[in-house]
Amino acid sequence: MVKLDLVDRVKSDILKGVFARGQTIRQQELSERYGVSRIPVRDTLTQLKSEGWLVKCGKAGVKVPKLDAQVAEDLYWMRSILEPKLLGMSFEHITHEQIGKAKDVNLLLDNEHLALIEKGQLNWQFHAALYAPANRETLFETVRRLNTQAIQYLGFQYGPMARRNVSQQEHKDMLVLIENRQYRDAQALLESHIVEAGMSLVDYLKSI
Amino acid sequence: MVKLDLVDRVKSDILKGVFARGQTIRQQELSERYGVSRIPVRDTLTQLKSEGWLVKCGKAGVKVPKLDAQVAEDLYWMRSILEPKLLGMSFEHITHEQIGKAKDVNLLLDNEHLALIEKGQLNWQFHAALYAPANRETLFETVRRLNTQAIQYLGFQYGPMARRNVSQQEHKDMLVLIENRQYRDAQALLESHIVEAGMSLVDYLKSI
DNA sequence: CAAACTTTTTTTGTATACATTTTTATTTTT
DNA sequence: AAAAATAAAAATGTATACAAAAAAAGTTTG
Repeated sequence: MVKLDLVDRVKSDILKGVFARGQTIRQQELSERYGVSRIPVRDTLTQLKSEGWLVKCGKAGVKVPKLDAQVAEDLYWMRSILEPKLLGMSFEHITHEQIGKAKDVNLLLDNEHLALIEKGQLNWQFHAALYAPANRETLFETVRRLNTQAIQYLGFQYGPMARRNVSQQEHKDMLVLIENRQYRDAQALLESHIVEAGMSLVDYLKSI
Repeated sequence: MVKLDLVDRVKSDILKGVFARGQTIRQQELSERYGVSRIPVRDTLTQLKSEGWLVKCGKAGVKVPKLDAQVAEDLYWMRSILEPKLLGMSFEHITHEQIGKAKDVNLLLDNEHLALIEKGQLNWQFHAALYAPANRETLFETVRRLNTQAIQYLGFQYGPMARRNVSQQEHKDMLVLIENRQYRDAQALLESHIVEAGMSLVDYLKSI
């Protein structure tokens, strides 16, 4: 078990519902809960705000944002444009070892006992393994940010929406296409992988 | 004169060359220069790192990143995709007053005596005024981040590249198209506005 | 009773001091 | 002399204490 930093612990607790969505969070509250002073708490809050896991709430204080169909729509639309492009840039450099790395990560996702936050992080690691060979710092960083923010919505996809098995299989199919150098097809699959996940998520959010 | 916060003061000093690109920056150095303790300095550094104005440098310390053609290429490519989309979402809501606001901001850009950081901020305010009516928090925030990061490269555009007048005129043309409800044309102009600024910037960076 | 003002309480922001980590310089060993 | 190990210095990370600002509660006034 790796030692989670404060940022990940707060994210994990948000996903667990320890902090209700819409609730405002006080520095002292986190300070006491995690047994640290307010200084590292403040650093953590700054980071979580910049990643969309918390939002400013008036002049003082932050709150946990409500999950929102429009936010999800924007996140998945941007992902559907940026990630196929990044994957395209990756093709010319990606090695068998790097593909193997993605395969390994995807296998870890079969584990039934993962916490939501771990599923989210593994899911991103899978995509990151495919994008890293492109060596495009800035595009990669933007994509990382979008994926990280989207983890907030994973509760639905692994819960009421049950997209998990579909997603896992699409990952495997994509790896086969990449190994066979069917690049166009891999890009198309990635795009539909994202578009469809986004559409069903948005539909679900609008329905509740 | 508005009171600049620490983040803006550091950005301004980076643009002025007070901190050379590639140089590592120490917390205490900033603490002494700006006359505050290391606590607010740390907050500032966290924010500047998340905005691409500073990058981590080993396990301890941050440095001012070198300006880089590939970073510029990524920033402008993403902008050229995301901003026309966002403008398109804005059309159905934008009012004459909001267009007037953009016009006012663009006029301020005529001032010859602006510091680089101010030009950068005004330039973003112009674009932001056009995008805000769309009311797409998440897409807007990503675009804001890209624009804010791109300000680092403005020194070239107002200096050796002298794209300023072109840019100003394109802004004015775009406002006319929007007022006349020639939405497709406005979108197309915005895209080429960004693509061409990006291309000349990238070419310049590759040439030096 | 509602609106505006004042006081109190809470919360955030910052300085100082200390602990921990990282880096650099020095010494030791082969 | 080069590499490894050790010691010193510097830098970052964090706790405590206090100052400033914001929110909440209470009071006054129309």
